[in-house]
Amino acid sequence: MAEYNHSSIESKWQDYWTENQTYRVEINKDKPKYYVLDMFPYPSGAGLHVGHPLGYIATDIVSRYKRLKGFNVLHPMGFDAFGLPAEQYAIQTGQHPAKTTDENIARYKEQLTKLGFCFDWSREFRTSEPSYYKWTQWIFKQIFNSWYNNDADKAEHIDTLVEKFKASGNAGVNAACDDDTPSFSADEWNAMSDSEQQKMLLKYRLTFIAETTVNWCPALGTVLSNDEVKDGFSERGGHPVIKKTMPQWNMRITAYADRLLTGLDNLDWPDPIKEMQRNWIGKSYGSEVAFAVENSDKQIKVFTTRVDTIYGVTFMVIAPEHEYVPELTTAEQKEEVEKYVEAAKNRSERDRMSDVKTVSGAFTGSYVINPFNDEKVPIYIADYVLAGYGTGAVMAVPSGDQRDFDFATHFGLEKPLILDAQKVSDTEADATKEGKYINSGILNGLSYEEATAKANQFLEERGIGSSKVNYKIRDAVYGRQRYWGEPFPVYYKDGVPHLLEDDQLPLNLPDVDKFLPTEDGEPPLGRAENFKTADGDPYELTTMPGWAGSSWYFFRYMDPQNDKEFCGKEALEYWQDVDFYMGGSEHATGHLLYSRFWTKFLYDMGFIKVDEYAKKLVNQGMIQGRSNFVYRVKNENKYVSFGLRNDFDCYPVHVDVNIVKDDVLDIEAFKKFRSDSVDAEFVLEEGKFVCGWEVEKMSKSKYNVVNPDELVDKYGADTLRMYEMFLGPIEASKPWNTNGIEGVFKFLRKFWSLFYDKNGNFSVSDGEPSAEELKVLHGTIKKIEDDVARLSLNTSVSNFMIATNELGSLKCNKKAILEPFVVLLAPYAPHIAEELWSQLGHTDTVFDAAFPTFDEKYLKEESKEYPIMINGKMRARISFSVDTPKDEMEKTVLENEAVQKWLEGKAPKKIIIVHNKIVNVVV
RNA sequence: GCCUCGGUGGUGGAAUUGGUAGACACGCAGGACUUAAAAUCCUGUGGACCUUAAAGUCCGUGCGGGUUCAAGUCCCGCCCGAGGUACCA
Repeated sequence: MAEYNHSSIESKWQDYWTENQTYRVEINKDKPKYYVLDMFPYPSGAGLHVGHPLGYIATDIVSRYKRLKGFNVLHPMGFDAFGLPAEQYAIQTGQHPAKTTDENIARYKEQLTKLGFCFDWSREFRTSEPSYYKWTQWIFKQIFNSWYNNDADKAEHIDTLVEKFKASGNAGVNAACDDDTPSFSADEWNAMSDSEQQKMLLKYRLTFIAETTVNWCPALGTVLSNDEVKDGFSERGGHPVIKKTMPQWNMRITAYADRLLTGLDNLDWPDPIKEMQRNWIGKSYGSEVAFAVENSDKQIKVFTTRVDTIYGVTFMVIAPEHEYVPELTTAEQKEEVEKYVEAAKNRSERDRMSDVKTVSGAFTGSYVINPFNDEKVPIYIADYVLAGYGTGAVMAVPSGDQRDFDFATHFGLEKPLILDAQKVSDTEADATKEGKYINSGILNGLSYEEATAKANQFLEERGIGSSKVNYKIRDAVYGRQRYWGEPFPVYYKDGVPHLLEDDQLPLNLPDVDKFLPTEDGEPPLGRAENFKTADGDPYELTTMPGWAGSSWYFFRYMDPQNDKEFCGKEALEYWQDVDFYMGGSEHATGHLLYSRFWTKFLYDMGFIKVDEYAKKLVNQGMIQGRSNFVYRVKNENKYVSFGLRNDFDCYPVHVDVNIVKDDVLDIEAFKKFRSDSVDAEFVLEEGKFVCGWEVEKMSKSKYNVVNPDELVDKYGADTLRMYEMFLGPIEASKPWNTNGIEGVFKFLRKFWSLFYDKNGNFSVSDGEPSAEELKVLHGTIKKIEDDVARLSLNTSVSNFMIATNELGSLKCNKKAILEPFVVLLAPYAPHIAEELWSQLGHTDTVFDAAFPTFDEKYLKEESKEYPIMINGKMRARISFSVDTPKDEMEKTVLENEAVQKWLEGKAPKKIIIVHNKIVNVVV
């Protein structure tokens, strides 16, 4: 086998790995563990395109490298199999989503195998299998049976809360709970009926049913979480979304807001991701102030970050959904207010967003009293105030806030200044904190810090407010009106939710005749026959959201077949957490936040040992498509090359990128691609037909999809793997371009030919390597180690190329050099490495070898050439032996002819010698 | 608007703590081998000058300033692009 034949080598070793279970991993306490995880894919119908494997290639290299370095590496793969696309497809075709999902998974696995990844497939699972979702349901049960104790700052079993209620009611309980929770004594608690107690506990449980304003997507017939909505449209399918109030299962993620925020500080995650999570959690410091309603015993609480501006308040705005709206509305204003509330309700999110410029609102007719100066303040409703944030009410300070300013202008309200440094124009408010307060009663003459402190003190003394911390993050809506998800382990008795017993799990997803809602608007599970407990109590009909199964899957890989626990103690003890997690940044405020939440919960309840599950996270960039265009002359069967397109009246047409090479069109292939162009005329430039190009999303309709299978057939998986790494930094998004792949292919052939003589015979000598050869080897080991540590896998490909060229010109065929090189290359190009390893006479796999160790002594230089800079410009080069003392170096530099020429007789001010690098003479 | 990241040859990209900018690869040009092609190998390739040649000079990392012996890298002010987020009080 003289020629590098990638297809036979690759299929041979892929079969070998499968047969010998080379990548199967077990707990081994003699070795340190290393857990490398990819975000598991949702298997879509389109299969993998060339962008998908990018992250898998990087983790594969890291896994193989760590294994060679002596780690026991866990590198699993599975499938996030519940979700909307399969269900939408099922609705259209009537095919069961389980079937489509199975087919898609089979195709994914085939493609992944062809790329030679070292996944331990024995640990594979799908979130849609009952043996997996049994434990998703079990975790749900634990969350249901818990409350958040703010004093202990952790979740606790609900029984501990019941004990407190029995003993002393909820007065001394500092818990995360619903805002409308009433206070009750022990006697009142004990007097409640069972169902009343259960309803009260729902206000405390970490998962609970509550009347919730949700994102409702009519086209999909389901609610969506905030992170599933983009710009007022559903992320899946792009359908419009409106706000709707309905009873919903929720997860009390808000209880964990502060820990999710502070936990970020100790994570080795990309800064943009941490920043996105911080913004999403949105902690802000401010004050809560209660304003008494005039002629009423009601109070309206507002949250403000600028309590110092309270004397500038000229009106109050509450959300149209605010619970006091009906009673605050006076008879004269009733019609206007009701009209406004109705209009606000029916506005889609999209309308609301595109319409932020228009000021709208309605006066309720009522007033509150500003507690600082006892002035009457009119109450308005307006949809720029959100019911879900803060208290759903704001105190408006028009001189200091642009929205309040615009509102005041529209309704002709006063805009008093509150700071002497404030510069308010006819159209612009000024939110400055500079200067001293004016028109501000007790705050006059103070600075911002002083005024804020004094205002808070004033509030606390009178018991009408205090400083307060607020979060933007909302509780996560957990129910979906869909079929293809985990059923809740919940049934209802007298309208109160109850849990199934552990031995009744899993509650299997029942069959239905159609995957659509029932005629009376129930979710699809309402169609299932006899979907009830043995006692005839109905089960919950909604299913869990897409993120349920993905919020804990990283623990399941540690012990995937366990049917007694979600993960065994020994496995948790050994594998602990993920050492290296790779995936897309689009999950920043979805999966990556929810899974941290569940991890913290499981930690609180003592099920796991870690309260963060992934120490290090890396985001691979997106591979975009690079579309090619030909230019067709209007009303003629004539195409014009790119450079001449402006000489004609023509328009661009997408052309399949697979028939274009280096932007030059294969005209014969094009005639086949567009059958109407067989007789077309082609206007060439310099004998070639050049195509235009643009970066777009990779999609079939744009003819820019590059399928990895074809590239694997042509160049082999090893070439494709290395080329994808060579393309650029792993974190960078970039358009796919197949142009440079030949360079990598050429490199692998050159590497291969180092092992063969002119006649094509395998020829590796036992000779002693020369100093030069050793230097190449050890220099490369050093660079590769460094590249992997920095995850700079693109430069490591370059470093392999350089080393191979150097060994080629040294005509090196020494086993002592080439054998370690095979091991070095193995993580990147595993198939060729295995083949050469076996040809070198080994009977084991190359991944049982040890990574070569780098020895400094081979890199030691006798002398080193220093660039001599004069005032920062390179003027000469002088070689010094490495142990030359500095004063001697200075002397030699000054005596140097070239240096003297540049000094022009002037004496240097000083000479800077940077060790092993550079000499700069300052004149 | 706000937050984050980025802007380097014809192209993808190197340059790890401020220390010879453009590694490596693609493309292009020229050459060797060949009847020819493929494959392979060699040479050149940021720009402008200068020279018969050897060599040498100046400019150059989005723009304008600054710090420094020395800036792609640090600081200030802009411009452009990508991603996130948005009546969040």
